[in-house]
Amino acid sequence: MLKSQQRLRNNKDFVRVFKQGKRHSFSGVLLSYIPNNMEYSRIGFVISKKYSPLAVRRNRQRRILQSAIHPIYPQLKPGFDIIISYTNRNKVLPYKDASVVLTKLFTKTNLINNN
RNA sequence: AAAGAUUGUCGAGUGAUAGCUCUUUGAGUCUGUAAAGACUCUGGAGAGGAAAGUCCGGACACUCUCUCUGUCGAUAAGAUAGGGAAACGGUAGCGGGUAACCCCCGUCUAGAGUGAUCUACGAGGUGCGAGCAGAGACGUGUUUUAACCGCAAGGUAAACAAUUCUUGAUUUUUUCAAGAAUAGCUCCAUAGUAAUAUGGAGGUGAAACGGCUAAAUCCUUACUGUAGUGCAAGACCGUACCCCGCACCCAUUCCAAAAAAAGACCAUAUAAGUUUUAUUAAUCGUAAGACGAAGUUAUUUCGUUUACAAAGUAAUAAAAUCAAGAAGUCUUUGCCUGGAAUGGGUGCGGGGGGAGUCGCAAAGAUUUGUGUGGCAACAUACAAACAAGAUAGAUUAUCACUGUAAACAGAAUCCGGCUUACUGACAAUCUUUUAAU
RNA sequence: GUCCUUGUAGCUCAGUGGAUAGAGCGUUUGGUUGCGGUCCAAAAGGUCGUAGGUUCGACUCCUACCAAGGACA
Repeated sequence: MLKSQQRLRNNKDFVRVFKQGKRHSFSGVLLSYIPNNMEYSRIGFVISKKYSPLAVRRNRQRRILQSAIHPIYPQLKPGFDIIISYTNRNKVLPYKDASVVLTKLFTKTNLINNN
């Protein structure tokens, strides 16, 4: 779990990222991002009710993604608003696959520091 | 010991690594005159029995019909407290519990089971396809078929005028007649708060004293609740930024020669804004192709292009609503510089904006234990216990072990119920059967 | 989160406890025409969302569940 400063916490920001941001997807994980004028990056998670109507499964999937992003976060370039959404219906994405998918996505979009 | 019945409890644990929210016991650093705030380390706490469905009931908050009475007020406007009515509901064998209930407890009646126990129902009226005979038709006899099935013949058409025995009439059944008994009916006694049960008596017993049904669509009665909206209720505050109006100051340009101060009119107007209506526009989205790109090669994803309904959004127009105050005019005082436009700044007023704070988070119809009252639900006394509180939303992720680690499932203002989903285990009480003493 | 609405033929919808559950559009067949449309005539197509219950009798009343949709900042 990231700190509250490092999370997207406002509806306006979500709308801005979805409307104006760039998108990339990989095996059900959709990454949208847009630069912000801040010294750190902020990350939000969206898992829709179409994924599963049960709140427990949605919570668990979100927590897996959050914990997978935690070791990657220090390597990210600062100054971006990022939204990660998962829509694969009723398929649980385990921790190992999630970290692999996320690193792939970040390298593809050049959001990660190569150092 | 086996087979059951009912009720209750629990709803994984341990370790390692990495992390989140709240809190502030302690320590430190920074900002600040101070109050205080921010950060780091440490300590403490952190998801249910159904948190679910949102099906009932309450607390709490705001809004609200008519009428009467009391208090404050001036007799008014209004505020506040209480009673009643209308309308709209709720409950329904009987008795009790509760803040309240479609809830719970006890009990009556009927049925199932050897039994523990389980299941079901519950006031009155109205109503009961039609005709004929008949004292009487929902129901005894008979006809018919409005309705349904069927090609047709024909059949279906809820329940209830009861049951048993003996004798006689006829060869028997059916039917008829006579008699007896039971149920039913009325009254009385006993038990019970009551529903009701038990016992006794009485006449009646082919004439209603009977059946089903409609408060899970009608009417009445009894008891009872004002009603509506739901914490996105509601209260406070209002940052950045934006819009409108007014005053003052500065700059530039133009104009005038009489101005300034106080009060009134101007002003039941009007700006932004809000609400409603109309028009237009673009976006989102949808659909089917075409082209291009990506790619996990899937009936994939993305972009461009073509077409398009409603709602919403934006702009414009109209109507309604809504602040402060200038110029101008008049009156009084009484005598020298002032006014307009554009741009910028400062201040004041009106409005939009959710950055936020509270409601709301440790404490009340609470939970547990013991005593007392009660068959019980529950009440009461004493003692002890009780820090989840987020707001794009914390309460976790990964690995290992524990017999295989597994079910249903995630708090969102808070409580009492009901309903639905569900893994495995344990405990208590009771019943029946078998065996031993 | 709180509060509501709806579910009937392929689509859009009616339906007052007793009808073989209807209407329009669509589909199919036949007729008309040289052919097609229009028109005319007929037919098919329904577990009334699912499961229980009340009732002599349920699309309609009650309860539970399922699905779809809406309002509120």
